[in-house]
Amino acid sequence: MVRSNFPPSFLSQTYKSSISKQRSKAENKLLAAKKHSEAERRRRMRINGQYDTLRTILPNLIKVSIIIIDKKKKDKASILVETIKQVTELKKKASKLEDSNGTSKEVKFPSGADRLNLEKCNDEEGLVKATLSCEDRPGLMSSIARALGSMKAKVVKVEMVTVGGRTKSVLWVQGVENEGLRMLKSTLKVVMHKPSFKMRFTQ
Amino acid sequence: MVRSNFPPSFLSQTYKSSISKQRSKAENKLLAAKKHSEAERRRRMRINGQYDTLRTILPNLIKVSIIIIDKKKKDKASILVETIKQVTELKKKASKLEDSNGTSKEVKFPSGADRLNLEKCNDEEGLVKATLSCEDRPGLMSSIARALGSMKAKVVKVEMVTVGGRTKSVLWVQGVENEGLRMLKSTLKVVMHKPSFKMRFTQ
DNA sequence: ATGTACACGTGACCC
DNA sequence: TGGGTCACGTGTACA
Repeated sequence: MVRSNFPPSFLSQTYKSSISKQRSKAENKLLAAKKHSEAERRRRMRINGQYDTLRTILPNLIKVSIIIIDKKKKDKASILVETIKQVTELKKKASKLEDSNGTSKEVKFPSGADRLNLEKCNDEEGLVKATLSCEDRPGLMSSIARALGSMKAKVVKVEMVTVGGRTKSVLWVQGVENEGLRMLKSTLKVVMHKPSFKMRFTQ
Repeated sequence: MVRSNFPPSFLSQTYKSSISKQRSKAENKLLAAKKHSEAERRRRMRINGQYDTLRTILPNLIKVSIIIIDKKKKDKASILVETIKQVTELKKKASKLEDSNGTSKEVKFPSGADRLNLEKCNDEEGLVKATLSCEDRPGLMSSIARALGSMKAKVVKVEMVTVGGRTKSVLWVQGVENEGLRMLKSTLKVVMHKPSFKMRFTQ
């Protein structure tokens, strides 16, 4: 360093700092610039990485020729517009499917063990969803229907699936209150296990 | 133009072109640069426009403060990652819903007019899908069940929805052949329109 | 002061 | 050759 040749006392503090500032200004600037450009480069890489995954996720963004698999990367803007299209499409599709089948997506398959479950639907007052899995038999559905008809309950919706000799039924019942709920449950329980010829209700 | 002062023949074609090249080089460069930068600017705007629509489409990308609706635009990279997440999520959701509800997505609402339609399911042999819309009444479900029970038909799956005093039922019936199909149809037709107390089958 | 994010113009590359 | 896209470094603003 050239400056060290001068006696320290010769230079005022302010002058020294001024010199040091002067001296470091150039290299500081350069260093800062380097840091800056590197940071920017990292940012760019981050973004471009996302573009790449987006490319892989979305269909028909990677053009595949017949012979050569040439991953002709598409335009960034095109990627975005394609993405937007896909998102809106999927959203529409999902919501459509979701409300077209209502709660029906939960209706899976009959349980191996006999089950009976009642639960209130929180989205509508006085609506109860009854799920029951049991052995299938001729007239089961009829029995259930008659049992429900004997009560003031009104069946609004029902889904039932039979597979491998067992059935799972899901009934949405309207107009059952606290006492009626217990009654409904016991009634269904009886229906589930008694042979149909024992059920003789009049409607 | 200065060049027009010289007699045309005085300047060789190559020299002329050289001069013109020389002269236009500076301004040509500038003009080209301007064009270039403008084009680049347009490109940037296009991309950013897509980012904006992406922002509006995706939820929770526009932060809303309690008092002020400050549309703090999120980081580009974050937009992309959020988009990617959404896309994958929606895709999973859509496909899951799609194969979970099988044919159930077709079950809409009861028709205003009474309808009865039978059709064979092409995906499984001997499986018939019966769709009927009619006035709702107590015991309708029971009647249908008994009517089907009186035949050799086996109900594999049923979906029913009641709204506004009308019901639509879709029954998947197994084990009905050509003759049985007509019988099934007429039976259901009867069930649809006759009051329940007229149906007195034994199972 | 330090980092982070964006827009800009420019050189390079490819149809 | 020009029109399009990209990566890069830089200037600038905001926290």
